[in-house]
Amino acid sequence: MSKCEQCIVRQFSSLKALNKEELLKMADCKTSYTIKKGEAIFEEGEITNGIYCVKDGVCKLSKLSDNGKDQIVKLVKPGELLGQRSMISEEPANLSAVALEDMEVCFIPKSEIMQFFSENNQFSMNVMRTICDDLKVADDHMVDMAQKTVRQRLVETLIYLEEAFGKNDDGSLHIQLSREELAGMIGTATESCIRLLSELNKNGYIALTGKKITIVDKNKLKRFA
Amino acid sequence: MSKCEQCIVRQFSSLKALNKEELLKMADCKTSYTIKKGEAIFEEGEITNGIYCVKDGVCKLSKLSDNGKDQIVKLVKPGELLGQRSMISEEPANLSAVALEDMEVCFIPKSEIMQFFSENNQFSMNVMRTICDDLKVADDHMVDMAQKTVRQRLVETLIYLEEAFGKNDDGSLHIQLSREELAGMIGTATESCIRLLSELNKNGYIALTGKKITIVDKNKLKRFA
DNA sequence: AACAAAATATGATAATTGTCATACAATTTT
DNA sequence: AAAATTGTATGACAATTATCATATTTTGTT
Repeated sequence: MSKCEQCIVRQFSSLKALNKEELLKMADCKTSYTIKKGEAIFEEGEITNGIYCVKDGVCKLSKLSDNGKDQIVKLVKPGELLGQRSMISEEPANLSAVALEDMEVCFIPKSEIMQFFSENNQFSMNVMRTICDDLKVADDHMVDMAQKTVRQRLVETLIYLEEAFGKNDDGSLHIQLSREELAGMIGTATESCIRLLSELNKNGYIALTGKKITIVDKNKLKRFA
Repeated sequence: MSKCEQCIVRQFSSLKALNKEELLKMADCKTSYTIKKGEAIFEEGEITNGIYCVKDGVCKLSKLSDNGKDQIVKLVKPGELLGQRSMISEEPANLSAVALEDMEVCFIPKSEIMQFFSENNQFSMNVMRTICDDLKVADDHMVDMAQKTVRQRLVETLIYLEEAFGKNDDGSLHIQLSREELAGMIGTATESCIRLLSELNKNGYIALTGKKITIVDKNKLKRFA
């Protein structure tokens, strides 16, 4: 069992407020999991009874809409926590968490977290602040969905993906999303997404090589949207 | 200066966790305001340095999008708090709060709230839970904006307005929204909103009398969407 | 390597939604 | 009360986006 004290990603999450003693306690009760690309960490409606800390790999948080399409609400990176919201609200998960790459995550049971809440005020404030940030992002995202065109959302999503997840050596987006998943982030039909990518490609703002997407000129792309 | 101890709406907010001593302290440092219909409590980008507790009246939280349209993110009722998110994130307000009716609100300075946070764990948990609920609603709302048609969103909004804010004696929606505001909730053009209302009216699902909207058959309306 | 399955791409078309113009009604101001 | 302003309604049209059909390419499997 690896030690939480030595875990690097801890520094990037709300967990950084925990002291040595608390980290030792956490190391004792946590469970580590390996999740293969495409597998779910939890599904919408499941009762999770704790939170997950992402140690490695990226996952999508998505919700199945009535029309049968899966809307991606958020991408979660190493260092971030999963499932805090439902744990605090004492509800089943509102979103499904599915790995976009092979992942390593640690599960920390609810009882443990609740104790940290009551004993470590800084930790509570950190978690609260994270959720507040999520809320702001969600509100903004909602406004974008309601007010922007699909093309604008696509362009902004591509730029976000490059800035948040970086580029490969060849300059292409490091994060691997299928066209269907990209459409699910933007909130559009897969065909519409593909069509708009083609258009951006023909206009020279991006380059498509197989499923790889490269942003050729970020500023032009921004202005074009 | 009125006493917080005797304020009814306190029971409906996170503030219900405060003890008598804390309520007395709060009564001392709070400021009461009367806000006329149409006036702003705070605007997007403003630094608020505290939170507002809505004692009476309803307001809209909205954000101006790049396309010049105002998207309504949430309606806030008596008992709810305003401005917690920006206070906790230590950021300027992300949304504007504008009164839809004459309102009474109380302002509680940040220093006071932060002290409650550090001394009253139940209060912290209450606030956290409220924000978590807001986050869930925001996520779901985002999915709706991305995946549902304008007609579906209009129908669901009308039903929400009836269920959340009730009906007048004549059966019409109690909450008064202009067509433009209703369009701003749904995320559509004002004309589209009006057109769809006309259609629902012609089909007999709703009745329009001046600016008043009456839901004639909620179940049929739901199914029609 | 050959095949099957899945993902990507594109065309044709329909449905949805937005925009602009204009009319009409309600409200406010003078 | 008349005029001006604002809000609501509707038509005509354009733009956007979805859907269905069908290639084409890529990926995975035998």
